[in-house]
Amino acid sequence: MDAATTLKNHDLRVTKIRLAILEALGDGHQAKPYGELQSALGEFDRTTLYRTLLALIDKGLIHKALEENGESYYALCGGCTTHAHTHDHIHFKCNDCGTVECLHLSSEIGFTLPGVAIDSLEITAKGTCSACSA
Amino acid sequence: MDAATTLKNHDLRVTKIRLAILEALGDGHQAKPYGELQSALGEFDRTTLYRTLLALIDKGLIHKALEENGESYYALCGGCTTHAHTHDHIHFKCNDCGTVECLHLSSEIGFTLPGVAIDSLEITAKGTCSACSA
DNA sequence: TTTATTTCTGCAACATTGTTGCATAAAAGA
DNA sequence: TCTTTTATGCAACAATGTTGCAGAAATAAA
Repeated sequence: MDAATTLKNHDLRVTKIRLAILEALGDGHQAKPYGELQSALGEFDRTTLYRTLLALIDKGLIHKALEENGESYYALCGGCTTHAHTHDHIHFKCNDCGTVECLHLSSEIGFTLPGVAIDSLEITAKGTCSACSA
Repeated sequence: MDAATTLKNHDLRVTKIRLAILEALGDGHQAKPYGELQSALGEFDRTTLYRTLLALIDKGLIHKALEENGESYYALCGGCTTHAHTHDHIHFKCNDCGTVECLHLSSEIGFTLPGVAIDSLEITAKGTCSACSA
């Protein structure tokens, strides 16, 4: 499915910056920091970029993968809808090359905490990716 | 052990703002956002606050618990040293009252990811705390 | 207690991320 | 093509976080 159709399916108009963001986020399992997106999308206004990212998050097309050093990382969603983000993956950041990937877990992570009700879980692992350890 | 002694043990001079930060972070299992610290420590310069937080992190007295909406949360460390932060707890944020707590896990969380070497793990759970669900 | 040294603090200036209001431009439907 | 709705760009703003530098405070030594 092409990007334009994806946008329409998620109740979003097809515009230049939206197509450009989807293209910049690439094949989907890698999260890009805001700064990198801004560089890649230099022709667009910064404000528009922010608002577009919010719109794409709102409609379930992308998600904020992590926040680090005051910078947010964004990545494409898998099967999220307009109404609910459901992520069964964790985020892995390589300390060497800095890439952030969305990785699926083979087994579920489940644990309980005394007295609290857990709604959502965010897990960020850091280490060395396969490319950098080779 | 009082705060002044704690500072000395961690190779830090005893100053007003350092004592004030340690006091503001209270009993240690709760993380405070930067904004709250700034309000509580209004008599001190913002720059000094930032630099002091960095110094306390560097010497293993406090840690950055999480980063959310461009704001960092800080909490006292348990048994960290000048040279290594070792945290075996997760961070829990209550969606109702907004408090962030450092909670210890009864059982270890362990999993592997294909091809990558994991060095550290950050887990943030969100939900409803015991006080808010009562 | 006084002095000397080292470190910390406060101020000014700055960079970056992120937000809001408003007029104009572009997209979608008729 | 025309109309309506939504998106974009601009200006202005707020907040977090950083850096350089001079003066102040904390520690160590005399």
